[in-house]
Amino acid sequence: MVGKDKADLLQGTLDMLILKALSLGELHGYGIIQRIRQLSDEMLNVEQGSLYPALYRIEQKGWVSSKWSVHETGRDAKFYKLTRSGRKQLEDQEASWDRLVLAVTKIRQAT
Amino acid sequence: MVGKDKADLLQGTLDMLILKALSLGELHGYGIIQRIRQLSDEMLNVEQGSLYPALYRIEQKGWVSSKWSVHETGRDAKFYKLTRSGRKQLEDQEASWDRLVLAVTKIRQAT
DNA sequence: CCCCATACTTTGACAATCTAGGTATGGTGG
DNA sequence: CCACCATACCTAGATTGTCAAAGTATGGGG
Repeated sequence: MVGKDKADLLQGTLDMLILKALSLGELHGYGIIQRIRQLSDEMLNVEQGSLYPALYRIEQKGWVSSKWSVHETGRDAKFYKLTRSGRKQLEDQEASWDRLVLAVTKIRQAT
Repeated sequence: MVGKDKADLLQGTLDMLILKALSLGELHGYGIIQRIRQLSDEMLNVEQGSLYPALYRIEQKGWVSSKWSVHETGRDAKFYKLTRSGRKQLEDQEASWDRLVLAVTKIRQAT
């Protein structure tokens, strides 16, 4: 990932982004990548090699469920959906993120 | 690290915090931990097992320099100081951090 | 004199991401 | 019609950063 003006993903943020992307509606893997890129104004580009293992991990934890369907383009794709526990997880991760950002902000404000 | 209301450090943030701590003045390892904890209002607690390897890494990269001195408490301690390139690095990492926070914010604002 | 906080180091485990490959298919341009 | 590209998924291996848990040593307070 990355490149000039692209931001590196920090370890631990990907799950939150995936869950958030799915909170906007069911989607397949490849689409999640596109949605994240688009919503971040091209600043974040998730690699496939990062996404698919992450999706597997997240499904194992029960935060998403998946099913194969035919995409509108006529191709098969595996659609992921947030579960109730995934929605809860998203809230938790967002809260953690906020706490971290707050803490870092405090430190950066120090003179 | 962590505990109830403590925030987890995300991989990649520690360097920035160390550099920032040192930008406020020369300090030894143990003191860096305390400074970070204090500045973050106890939200961030860096483990020794995280800090010392990080300091070593950072020194190898030339972002800090170190020298043994006698601390005011009468004990020996290794004092670290930001180098010019470390100061530059701090700026870069802060800019990356800002970009990431911005990108994540955009995504989280999506409806 | 014992313990605690300070101060530094090292080891091994672990988790997440990235690089770099691989497969397959539908649509499009030449 | 066929080559190619974008879509769509998967996996292996390497790398990296952090953490847990240990160890050593010392100054000061009770």
